[in-house]
Amino acid sequence: MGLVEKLGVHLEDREQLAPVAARILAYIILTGKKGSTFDDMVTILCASKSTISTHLNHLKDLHKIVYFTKTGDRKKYFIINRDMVFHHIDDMMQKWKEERDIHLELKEYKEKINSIESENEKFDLTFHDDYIKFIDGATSSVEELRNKLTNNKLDF
Amino acid sequence: MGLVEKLGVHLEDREQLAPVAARILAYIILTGKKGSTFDDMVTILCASKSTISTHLNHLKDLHKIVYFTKTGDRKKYFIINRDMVFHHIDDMMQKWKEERDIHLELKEYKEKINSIESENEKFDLTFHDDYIKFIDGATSSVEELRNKLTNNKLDF
DNA sequence: CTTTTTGTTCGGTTTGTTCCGAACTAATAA
DNA sequence: TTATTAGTTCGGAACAAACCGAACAAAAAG
Repeated sequence: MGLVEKLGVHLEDREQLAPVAARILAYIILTGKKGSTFDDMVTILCASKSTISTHLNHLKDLHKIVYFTKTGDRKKYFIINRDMVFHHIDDMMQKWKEERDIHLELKEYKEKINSIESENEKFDLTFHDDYIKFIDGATSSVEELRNKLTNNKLDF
Repeated sequence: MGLVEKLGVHLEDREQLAPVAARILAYIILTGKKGSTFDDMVTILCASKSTISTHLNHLKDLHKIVYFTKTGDRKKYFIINRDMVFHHIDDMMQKWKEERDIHLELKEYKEKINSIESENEKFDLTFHDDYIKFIDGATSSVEELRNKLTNNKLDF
């Protein structure tokens, strides 16, 4: 399926995954509710058992996928974690928070240097102010959206 | 300077740069208006001329840095591109747009499958709807901030 | 108890990235 | 003209990531 490859390439870049890991996730997404098994992926993705095993566990550790089981069936049926959107949003906000902290530290350092530097070589701090303002705005708007999505989710 | 290393590690992850490329950018950021020269970086970052040359050109291609010159001086003085914030925002919006397109394509595919699939194994499309709603909201709020920053910039 | 199913773990190969040194270029200086 | 400055380009070494196969484990089936 070409869509697995296309989505795979996208996920490889977006989620920073190894090629096969990205294809696994793509395949699981496109298989949906009925779930994908270990063997399905070995055959369909043409990868070794060890590769599938490793990446499947990795994706599980990252909370990207979960699995369900069937009584009297030893197979695991992998499906995407429905909270992935929220994890994605939370990761994004965490990164923004880290970036904000770095900018604050840089600004602090530059202010210290500025106090002993000649006038025309002083650091321009508006850069950091702009950036922090941008992050604050982006964070709050995304957080608002997160809440909105949480409420929608409770509805059904 | 420890801050170069700390910022370097951050940029390595954030901007997807090679270790030395990230340190170059960090050093240029922390040097500020007076600019950093090729030789400065070779000595201070303890890297070979070839490495510095390659990464410097790469960073220039990515529009992360620019340089100014001084009359009667062959050296180039590298400083960060003041439009970096805007490039960053634009890249972010571009990525969101791509993601949005992928979700639309997935939704289309799933709708086609749903029309021939048994009731209890139909794809749940709310996932994509939520995601698209999230991206639309995030995009518009970030775009708003971009405009606000543009106006601030014109003020000074 | 042996075989099959459903995986996991380990060692090694392949592939790709990052960096360096040496040789080169183009411009200025002596 | 020769030397120095300020870089670029190329080939390869060193390292890291991704993947595979073979051997192993644990549970169920025969």
